[in-house]
Amino acid sequence: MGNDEFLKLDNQLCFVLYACSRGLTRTYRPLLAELDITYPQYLVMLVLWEQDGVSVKALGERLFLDSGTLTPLLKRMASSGLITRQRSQTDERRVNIFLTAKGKALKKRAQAVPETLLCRSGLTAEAFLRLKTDLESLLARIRAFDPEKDVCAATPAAPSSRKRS
Amino acid sequence: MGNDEFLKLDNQLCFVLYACSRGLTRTYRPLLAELDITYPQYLVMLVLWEQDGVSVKALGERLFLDSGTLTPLLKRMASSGLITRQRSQTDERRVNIFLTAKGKALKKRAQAVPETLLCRSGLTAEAFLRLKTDLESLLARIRAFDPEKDVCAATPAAPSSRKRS
DNA sequence: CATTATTTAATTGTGCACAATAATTATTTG
DNA sequence: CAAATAATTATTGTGCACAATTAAATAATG
Repeated sequence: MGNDEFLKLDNQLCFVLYACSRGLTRTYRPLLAELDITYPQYLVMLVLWEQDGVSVKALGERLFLDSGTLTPLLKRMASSGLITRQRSQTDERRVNIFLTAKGKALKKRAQAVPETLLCRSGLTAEAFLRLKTDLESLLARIRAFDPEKDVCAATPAAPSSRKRS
Repeated sequence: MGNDEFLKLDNQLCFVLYACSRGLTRTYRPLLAELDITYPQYLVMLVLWEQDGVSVKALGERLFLDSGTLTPLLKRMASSGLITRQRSQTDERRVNIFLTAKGKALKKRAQAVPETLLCRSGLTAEAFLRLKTDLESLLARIRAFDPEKDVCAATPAAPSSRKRS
């Protein structure tokens, strides 16, 4: 087989995933613009609507984001009046995030967003669930990947040089 | 009303997609770092390895990216010696992108990347294909979405007690 | 108790994404 | 042809992502 097949754009799962993710975010954008939030900010609100007062750490673990992303994002959300950032009294390393009245009130206006998105995706309930389940299993696998136990190494013992190009 | 279910993070398809996309990019990162490229730069290389000399416009249509993203990205790739950017002689609006010798040579070193990724994803060939097909169909739908012909109630104009379907 | 190690956020720097606008060239039309 | 229109790339500004580092507070240890 022409090994080149593996290097063709249309054969890349990751590219479809990347394109889909950006495409869906673009579909959200006009809806979220009416709420004056971005998609990552919407994700933060989803977490807070479930559980108010979480720490930056917990938020990061839930959304797979680190403080380099969250700290400035949360500052923007604080300055737009949706949340407050409060240094914990019992552990001064922690910063807990609380919804303001405005942030709580936004939940009502967001109610229609998920259903509108589902409709625009054109997915049936079955297709939605199958895709979500398949992606969850993929996500679990790649997150569990351990370089120490790598069976897939093309080059032996890649010493994880964290240098950025 | 259990409408809250729709606003739970774990029920969001888009979030899994977003997390998967970032997770896969992270899986690519150490491999691509050895080639001194990022994931979006890798995508550009995939296109160029298939068809050298494409315009910025064509590249954007293929990758769903605009000049605001591509222009600086291509400049970085030019300055790292992988490509050249040449203003077209026949149409001076166009800028065509050509691989350098270094850029062409990189293809050989990239051969192992797709298979390593497939291995690390832990997907069988069947699961890979099914997921890719499902995502392609979703991508086609959301890209075809036309606000003019929107059937999905975005604005809560009428309470619309949805009795059927 | 003092020292060391760990945890948690914030900071810094690079590289995308993308909307909005501008600038240049090509095409169409009166 | 001249003027209007369209196509193509570049620029500007905002907002993520994320690696690497720093700083502060807490926990663990001798």
